[in-house]
Amino acid sequence: MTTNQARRTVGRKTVSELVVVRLILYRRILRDLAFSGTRYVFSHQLAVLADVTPEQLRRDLMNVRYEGSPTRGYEVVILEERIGAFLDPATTQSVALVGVGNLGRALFAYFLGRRPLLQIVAAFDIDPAKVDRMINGCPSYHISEARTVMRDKGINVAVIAVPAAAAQSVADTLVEAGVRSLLNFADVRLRLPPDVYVEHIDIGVTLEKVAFFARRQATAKPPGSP
Amino acid sequence: MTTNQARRTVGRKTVSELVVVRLILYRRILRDLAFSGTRYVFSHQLAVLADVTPEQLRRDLMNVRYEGSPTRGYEVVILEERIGAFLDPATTQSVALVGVGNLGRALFAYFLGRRPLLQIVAAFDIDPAKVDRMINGCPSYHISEARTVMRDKGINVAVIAVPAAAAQSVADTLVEAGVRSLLNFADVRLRLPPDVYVEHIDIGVTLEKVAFFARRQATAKPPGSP
DNA sequence: ATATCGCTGTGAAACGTATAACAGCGTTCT
DNA sequence: AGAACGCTGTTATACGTTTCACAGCGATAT
Repeated sequence: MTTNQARRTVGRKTVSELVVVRLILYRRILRDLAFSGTRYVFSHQLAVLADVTPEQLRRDLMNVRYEGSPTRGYEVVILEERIGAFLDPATTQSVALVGVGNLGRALFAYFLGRRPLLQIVAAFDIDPAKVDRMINGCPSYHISEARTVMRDKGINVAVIAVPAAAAQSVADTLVEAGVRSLLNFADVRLRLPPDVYVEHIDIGVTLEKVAFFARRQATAKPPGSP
Repeated sequence: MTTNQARRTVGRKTVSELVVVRLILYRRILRDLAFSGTRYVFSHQLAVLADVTPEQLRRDLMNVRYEGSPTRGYEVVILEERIGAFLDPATTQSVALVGVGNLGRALFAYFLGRRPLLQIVAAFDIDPAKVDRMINGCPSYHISEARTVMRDKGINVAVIAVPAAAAQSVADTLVEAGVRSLLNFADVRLRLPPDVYVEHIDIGVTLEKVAFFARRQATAKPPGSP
């Protein structure tokens, strides 16, 4: 969970999964800052917005080829652009969404004009009532058509939002259809070939965790935080 | 993200957040196993289902007061019960859900008879059309009534499923109304007093991460995995 | 009855990550 | 002009987590 993580090789160095996640987060914050007209930002300001320490932020930025000024800090739009150069694919990536329930529909919200390089281009389900229609401007198909559609549209990323009982079988189908990377919301740990990247968002477990920590002593924090 | 984590003191020892999460996961798997009639399970079997190494599983179980048999392994129902004794609160915990959009409605699905000790007892929104109704057997209120309802129902855990722009203000309101622990789905890092526990599920970032790792070399795995 | 087997529990080592500490350097102030 | 300041990039240290390795042991087989 902490070790055995996927890594990306850039130059000679390898970058941990946690760094990638934080870079994505920084980039989004920078985008918001740019939108609100901010020109420059210091590491400690950005760190507050991202809820990390300034040292960690600076360390993360070492992976991006851009140096800030000691007096002005980082130039917002340039840093954003630099992180993008590190993170973004050469071309737009197409995503498939499997399972058009409440959760599935909620996920469309995360794509409305947000990430132009990431597009949901196909939805799948088994319910005849939800198949062969348009959902948020995206065509829906029966899961049996997965293989054909994936190939035609060059999809290599998929999101699974189906009941737990169906998730493994759906995942197998997707991988067989050429998907290289999965985001799974079903509360089952998927068993897949090691060259397929899988990320689990286990809402049930997370909620139990939050409930568990509702009764606890204060988080150990460095001295000086009021 | 890895350090500065909340911990629980049991006896004299302190247990990390990651261990808690895995224990929750093990418990759910054990429940499924018990349901399917399995009596005994070995660490390596459970480890496969939870996608961890057997060593880590055994180490995690050291926190629970139960020892397995070298020949039979762990007795499923007893281990489940033992983990429950470690994790579960003395009394049922009440949860509030703020934001009754698609995501909010999807979250109700995670509570249907699943976790009897965790109940959504109130929903909140600002949309007049969604307020003062019953949603999945749960009453909905306007957010302005938060304080009163929280007190009356003894709620100390809340889930935030509102747009990013509203999240911080909603969180402040909730904390002021007595919430000790939050699960936040809005893609903003919340800034709250240190004694409030906050867990972020940032779907946008996670999806970008998955897309990022769609194009990468195989995960570094120990030798011998085919 | 004894030896063998395979699993558990756990101390010790390895690994990865975050924190602390500091050198370097524009800029500003005196 | 010179000194002082505050921020950055980076090296070194501390910390936490996972993996390795093995002693102990009940059950089974010989």
